[in-house]
Amino acid sequence: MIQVFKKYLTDKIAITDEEWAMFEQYGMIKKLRKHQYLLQEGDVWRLNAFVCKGCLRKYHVDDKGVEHIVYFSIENYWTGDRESLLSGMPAKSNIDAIEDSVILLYSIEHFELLKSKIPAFKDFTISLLDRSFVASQNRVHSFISQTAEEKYLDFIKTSPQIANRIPQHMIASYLGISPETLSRVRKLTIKK
Amino acid sequence: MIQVFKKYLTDKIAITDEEWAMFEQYGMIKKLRKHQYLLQEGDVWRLNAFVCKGCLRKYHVDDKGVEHIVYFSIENYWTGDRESLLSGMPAKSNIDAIEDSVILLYSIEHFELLKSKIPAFKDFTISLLDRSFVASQNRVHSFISQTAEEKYLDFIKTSPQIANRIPQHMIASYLGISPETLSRVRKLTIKK
DNA sequence: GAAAAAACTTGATCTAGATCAATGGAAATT
DNA sequence: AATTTCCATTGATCTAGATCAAGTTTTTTC
Repeated sequence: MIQVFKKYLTDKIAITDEEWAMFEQYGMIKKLRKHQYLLQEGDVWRLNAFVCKGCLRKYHVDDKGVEHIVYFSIENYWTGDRESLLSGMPAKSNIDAIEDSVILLYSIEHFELLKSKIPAFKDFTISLLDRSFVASQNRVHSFISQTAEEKYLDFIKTSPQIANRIPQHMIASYLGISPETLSRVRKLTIKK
Repeated sequence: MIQVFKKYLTDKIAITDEEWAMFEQYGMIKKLRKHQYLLQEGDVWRLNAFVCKGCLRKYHVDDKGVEHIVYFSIENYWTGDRESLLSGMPAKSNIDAIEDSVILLYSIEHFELLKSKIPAFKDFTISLLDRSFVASQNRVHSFISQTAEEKYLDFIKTSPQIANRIPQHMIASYLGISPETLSRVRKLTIKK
């Protein structure tokens, strides 16, 4: 299963056999059953997690007990709680598996070691962060300026591989609209 | 005016005199009058901009001609259009001065040079990006889960130094609510 | 493969916040 | 100092989307 990560990595940067050996040595494979938690609110997150197989969601629970999904991750995506990682404080979010999944984990210490020993990998993580930041800003912009319908159409257009495998009410939660509204939006847009 | 940047930098990382000389050599000071653009939609952004003095806003204009503010920057903040910088494509956003301002500019080439010659500075920019990403994610979360009132109270609590110097209708735009709603929200919350 | 649990749809009603419109006050601009 | 432009407030009305409530279909589980 770590082969998924090897392919991902070698598609992006040139890696020697010795360097790959380090990734193999430090990586920990974790299997998650559907509904199982990778991270629970209140725990401190100290890892970097690469999804080899499956699908996970990251969500917050508000005062009224409502879940708000902030991120989905499928094969070749990273997940985790950066805020907890950086601050060392307990996470305010939960991450659980939507499907049976296989995750590759690196402790923060091993991950730092890999970055320091392999400059190309360090640069890669920076460019990943750069693109994540731009994506997050675009998402903010979509919330400021788009209607429910626009947000939905945008989502299925830009993330069809995610949209096609998760339950509809989770898409609604991710878009910040009610499941009923999403159902009605879809009925209208299919006809168009 | 570049002294503002020197203080900012030396508060954060240790810098030799020779290193500081490079920052002085490559930095370009630009003065902006109120309402003057730093970046206009359609231009390619190829800089990093540090605000020495004043206040700027970054905003998008939608199909209906409505402005949506996505970011404010005051003294000791950075600004720019990362999406255009990374992609090389024309910017979809505008940045202009809300007050007469003084900006310190580094071309992308000089900025890369500084990062490669001064590892501590490179690490600093990574940590800055890390924190910007977390802030952006928290803003997404606030749009998914908060009411107009909650967003406003949060904003004046976490960014009082910004909230106190910009016109109210710009706060409304930043929060994704109408100026009238913000006026009403304030009337209610002051009484409480 | 039957029963139970989730997930989706549809209708009726409600509401937070938008939009429209008018007024008064504060800042720029001359 | 006068005039114009911009800003904030307030009231009246409207609407996108939420909430509540069934009913139906799909998926899990035993």
